[in-house]
Amino acid sequence: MPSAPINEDSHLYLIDASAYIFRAFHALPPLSRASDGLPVGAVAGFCNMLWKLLEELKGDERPTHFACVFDKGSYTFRNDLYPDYKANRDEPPEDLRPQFPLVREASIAFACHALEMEGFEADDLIATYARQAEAKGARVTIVSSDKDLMQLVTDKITMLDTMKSKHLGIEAVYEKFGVGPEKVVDVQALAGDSTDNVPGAPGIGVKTAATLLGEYGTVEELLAHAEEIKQPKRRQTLIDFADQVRISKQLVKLDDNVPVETPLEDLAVCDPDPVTLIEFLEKMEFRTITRRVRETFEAEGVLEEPTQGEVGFDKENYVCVRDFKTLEDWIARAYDAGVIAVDTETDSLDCQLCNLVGISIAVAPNEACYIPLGHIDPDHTGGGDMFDADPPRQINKAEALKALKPLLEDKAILKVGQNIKYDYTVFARNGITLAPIDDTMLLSFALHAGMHGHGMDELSERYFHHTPIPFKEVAGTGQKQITFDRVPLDKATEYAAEDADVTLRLWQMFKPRLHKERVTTVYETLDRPLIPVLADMERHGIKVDRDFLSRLSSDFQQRMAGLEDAAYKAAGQEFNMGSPKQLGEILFGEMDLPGGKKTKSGQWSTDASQLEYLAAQGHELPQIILDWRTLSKLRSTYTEALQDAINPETKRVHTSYSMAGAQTGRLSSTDPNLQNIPIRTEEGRKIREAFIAEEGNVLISADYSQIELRLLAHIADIDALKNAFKDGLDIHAMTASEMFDTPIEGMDPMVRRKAKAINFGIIYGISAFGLANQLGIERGEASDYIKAYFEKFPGIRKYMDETKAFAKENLFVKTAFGRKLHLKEMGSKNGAQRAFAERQAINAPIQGSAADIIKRAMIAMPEALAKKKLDAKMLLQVHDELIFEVPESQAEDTIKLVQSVMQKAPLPALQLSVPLDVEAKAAKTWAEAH
DNA sequence: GCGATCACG
DNA sequence: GACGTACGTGATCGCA
Repeated sequence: MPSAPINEDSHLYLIDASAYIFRAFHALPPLSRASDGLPVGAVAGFCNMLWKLLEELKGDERPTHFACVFDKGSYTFRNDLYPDYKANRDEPPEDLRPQFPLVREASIAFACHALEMEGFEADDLIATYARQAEAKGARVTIVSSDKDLMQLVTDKITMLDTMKSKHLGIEAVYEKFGVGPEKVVDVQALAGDSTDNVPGAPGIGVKTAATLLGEYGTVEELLAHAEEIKQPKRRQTLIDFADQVRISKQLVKLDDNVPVETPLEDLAVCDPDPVTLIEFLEKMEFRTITRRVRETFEAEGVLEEPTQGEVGFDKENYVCVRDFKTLEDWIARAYDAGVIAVDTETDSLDCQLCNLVGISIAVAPNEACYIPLGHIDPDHTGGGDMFDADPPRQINKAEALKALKPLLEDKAILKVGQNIKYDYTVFARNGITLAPIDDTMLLSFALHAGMHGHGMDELSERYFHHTPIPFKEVAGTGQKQITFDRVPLDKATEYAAEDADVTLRLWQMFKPRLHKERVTTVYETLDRPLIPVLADMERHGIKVDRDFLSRLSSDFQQRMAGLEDAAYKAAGQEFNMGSPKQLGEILFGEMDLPGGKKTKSGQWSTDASQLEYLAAQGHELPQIILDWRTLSKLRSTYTEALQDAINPETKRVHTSYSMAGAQTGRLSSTDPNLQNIPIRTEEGRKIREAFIAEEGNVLISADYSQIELRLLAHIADIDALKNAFKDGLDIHAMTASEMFDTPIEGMDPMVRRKAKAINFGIIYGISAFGLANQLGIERGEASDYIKAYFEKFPGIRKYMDETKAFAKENLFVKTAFGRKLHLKEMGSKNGAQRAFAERQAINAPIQGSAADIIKRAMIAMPEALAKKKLDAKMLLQVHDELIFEVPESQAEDTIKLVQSVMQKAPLPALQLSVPLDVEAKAAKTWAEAH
């Protein structure tokens, strides 16, 4: 959630959304969605209003903070004061009711914060935020024409009636009420309000009220002097209805002190995401506004325009291939095309377990087919009873694969896929080595990292304005979801052939752009060649000792039970130890412990730093919770989950690496994540003992030592650091020695620790706050350290300034091997967003270059091992570490080779001015090898 | 589906 | 002078 400070330069816009909806519903002609008749008139009005407003506000008037405010529930504190408050209101009309949630959806699609709070009207929230902003000197515009809000108007706070395009200030208030904003509530208290059922004093209207207040100032004063009033009728009314007037004043007076949950700063404006917004508008079937919004985004260059001469999608053209003759036709067409898109359909997301269900192939836009191979009851005649089904009328899987294999392995035919590592693995498990290949997901990643996601649906939407059939539309969702082998063939064909079609079109669009964007080398030498390497690692998997994990799990379980008893005793009650909410209430509510800190959602923070603070003061419960949490984490995430991850067929654990997940070009690991296996604590390290080598083999772990700091030394060209690495010095001690002017010999470990934190901080785009947090010191002290560091290493500051300047100018940064990360927020007006982008700009080239280097090592590794006739298999990558499994007799030779390949990985593309050091060790378990 | 928490580099 | 912040990830849990 973006956040920005509020000051004199800020301008907050608050949209009175609930009032708008009612007004739009009655003022605008009814409108219903063409496809299903859902009434959407008020939603359309709301979207139009919001869009027009946002367009008008571009340029100097651009708000810095923006929110839509809604009523929630119908019961507020005013009903306690006066049960008849708003009692005259009818239920909202039938046609309006379904539109409320849609309007909330709309405001989210427009990236507007939607605010609401039980027990308060939208007006109270508006009052609270408006006053808060005003107190900080900001300007406020309330978008509403509701006269009840006029009491808020000041020289800083104005109102905007969008339907009449009128700005309302203090003058308008005088016009309407005959008094200034500060007396509006008094007028309303006397005159009453029939729409809200505020009684007021009978017979007194706005005019009279204004006259009376001109004389007496306030309602209280007036009532106190009611006896003096000359007109007998008016005098009597005021005496008789004094209490009613007092209550009325309370009813109309807005509460500007609501305990709001979202801090004002968090209402910072945020540009709507073009794709999300257009998706919503299309779903609503708002033709005109969708077109207008799209044209604006295209003109601004944030949404891709459709290429000229593009062919529309026509799924009628897709073919279901169910006989061998037709299959041969398609194979011939594929050879003619030279480039084809391929997609496999399976019965599971896990490519190590799944069965091949069908294959789709596209040879040109709209020219695509689906070849069902493993569908149950393809004619959908069995009514769910497989025994009654007709014999499946689909080509025999083995025969089809035999016919396809030459095509799929033909050097002259390029096979394009979206996330093709998945399909590569499926084919590999069916005896086919897919080659040569291209991956549209990775093409998009090389071209657009940081600009948008790289999933097929998103890319199709963004580049073709075409929404592919959602998977859940063919397979259903939740409990009722079916596997793809049960999808009827007509639907399966539409879905699968379309995926191949879209993929081919994406390839046609992206491939020529590589060169223009100067990312050809990144894609061709780092990403594409890594696909088969990773696929092989994933498929090989790593052996895990299930019994060992199971024993560890029971041990943890027993100790957790003990801690639970102790915790209940300390707390004086039973509670759910896994619930931060319950824990917070006990610690800071009932036990009233000190130092309670907020979280974003307003709950007590109970994270480790808070609990450690309390434990240090000698409180018992926090320490118990800390210990319990450690065990609970280890058990649920590791000892239990890892057992479940063992593949029943291979008896090994197969992770899946994502190549387009991390913005910097790092890999990430999922299902299970094997890149975050514990090591930092004694307890957690035990889990690594469960990762073992096959009988007669050992595991080898080889890791780059300090690779990111070495890259910093190289990229920023710092002689002192480079020499330290060349001389094999302890880099943190060396930094400390320079900064604090003390000898390395006999150095206080605390001093070295500080220097180490600073070294890491530099890589992260340092701030005094972050460093202070890390070291548990005052911000001033941290600030002094940073100053001392930059004085000793002025080259680092120069590098940081230059990198930020480059990023600001180009809106991207590059790694040493040319990988780009786009940072569109570098130009953001929002200070916090921009600062974040600046830190990314510092960090990404370093983290990304390290990722490039280990990728190069991984790509070179299989061939280097084969050349030395070593049987080592690369199993895992953990950012700066590679894990291998190798026959015990080859361990020594493998270590030497692996070290050499890793050290030389940057060559010949890049000659680093610092040496790369690789530490490697062989052992029976990962715990010992590391 | 999301926030809080915590595991790793 | 005030503001909000360390960089990059994924899994699990409680809770709405």
